[in-house]
Amino acid sequence: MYSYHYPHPAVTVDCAVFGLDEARPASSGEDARRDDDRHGTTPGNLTVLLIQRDLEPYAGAWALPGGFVKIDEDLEAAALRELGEETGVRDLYLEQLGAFGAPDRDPRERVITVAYLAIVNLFDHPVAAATDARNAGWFGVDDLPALAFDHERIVAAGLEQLRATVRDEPIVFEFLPQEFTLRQVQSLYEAILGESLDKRNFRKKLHATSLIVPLDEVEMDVAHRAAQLHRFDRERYEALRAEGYRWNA
Amino acid sequence: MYSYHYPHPAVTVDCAVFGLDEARPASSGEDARRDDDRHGTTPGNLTVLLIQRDLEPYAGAWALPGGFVKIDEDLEAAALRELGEETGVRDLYLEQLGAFGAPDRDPRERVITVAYLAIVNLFDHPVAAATDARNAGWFGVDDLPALAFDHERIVAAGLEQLRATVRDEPIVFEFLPQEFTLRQVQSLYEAILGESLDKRNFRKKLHATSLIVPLDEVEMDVAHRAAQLHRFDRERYEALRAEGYRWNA
DNA sequence: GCAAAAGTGTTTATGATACACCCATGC
DNA sequence: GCATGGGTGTATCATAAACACTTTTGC
Repeated sequence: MYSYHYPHPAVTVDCAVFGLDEARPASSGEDARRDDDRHGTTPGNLTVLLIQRDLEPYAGAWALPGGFVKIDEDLEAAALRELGEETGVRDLYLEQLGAFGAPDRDPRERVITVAYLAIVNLFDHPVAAATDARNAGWFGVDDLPALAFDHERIVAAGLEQLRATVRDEPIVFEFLPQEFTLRQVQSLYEAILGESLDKRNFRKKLHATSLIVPLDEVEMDVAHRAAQLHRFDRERYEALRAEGYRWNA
Repeated sequence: MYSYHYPHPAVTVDCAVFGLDEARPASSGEDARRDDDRHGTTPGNLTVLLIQRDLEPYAGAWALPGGFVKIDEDLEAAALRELGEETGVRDLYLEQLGAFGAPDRDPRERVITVAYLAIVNLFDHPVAAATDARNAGWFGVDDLPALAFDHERIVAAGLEQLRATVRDEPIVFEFLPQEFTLRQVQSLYEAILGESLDKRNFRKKLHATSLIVPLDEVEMDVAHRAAQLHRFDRERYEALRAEGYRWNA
């Protein structure tokens, strides 16, 4: 038992992990109705990683991965640890979202949680396997089940921060595999911002940054002209940002 | 005594309260050297509200106002309460900055703090009076003493968020009295952004928002032509933001 | 009358938007 | 040969930036 002169809240971390559910390049058919006036975009869907709780409270409900912070553990380390334990996801982009601490957000005791925004690419981390007994899975952000605690609010805050961050930092590339097509980048922006973008203008802006380098390869196994592959020039980006760089896409 | 099966950290709130130390309009002389090539700006100085600690650890050191969160108290309520108790400042703009929780940031025990960014105008809250025995005072952001704990990092994060927020929200008016001159608004932007702005372009943009209404009054007791007073049209702002408004000044 | 800050428009440059056709590939 | 998405440029519009003189007031 651990005793204190004053009551102490418990502190947890929770991770809103976003990924991109890429429409598989090969399967062109499936439910391809309203294709008439689409501006030529195959949208990927933005998804969130959830786990199914097997303990009370909210046993059986879906929730963000997370858990209690150890007493000598850094907050970010705790977030990474819990995420790894519960979903097997490691090596990802992480950014603090903020603290959520409404007095009644957990029925057991006062629990203050520090939420993190995380981004993975589903290519390096294909459909996360839960190393834990619980179920884990990806859900489209527009199609979430009811969530435990105040996790819906945390997801909403995560989405908002994602949208805000995407406007001045090229974090989108955290979603993508090392080699990607410009089409994928555009679909990703469209999925995050929730609006469709002009293909030519988008590519113009992308190229203007000089952060995207074309490779001598093209995508494969597509039923149409293959797209050029590109990679993100991380070194150049680091160099530019060191001297105060603004992205603004 | 309060006992738990697992160790619990303590949770505090800290407030980075920013104010504007207006160069008093009347006193034109005092140390007016390098006035030659100034673009015609009398800069106000951005300041932070600090209290002097009278208890260990860091007794005698300056620190951000803050303290422990009560077990059933909302985080924001705790921030407001501590701020009122320690500095007498109430009724202000408050926004969460984030959680700071390095394991060794407090020598006593594990303490995770939730930091808030706050803005006051020094006209309605003139040089905060500490209702507590401790000392409280305003310090220029470029001229801070050594701070207790990791409060320097919190101030830095606050400044950064202030700069970021000012770009899309007209929160600057939280710094100003109800009636102000355009000159004051510009000085404030200059103080926050740390760069000098073009007078004509700045006023053009201000007027374009239609959020500033001129009054039939001018400032008084100045040794030169008196400036028109204006007020911020809060109703119009609320109406505009309700339908998705972007400020971007 | 002079010092000190208030007030006021136009021109130029830059970035954002709108827009339509040909090309390569797989079937 | 046709369906599917890949790839490309220009003209227009809107916003940002640069820039200097006259006006009012107190002393």
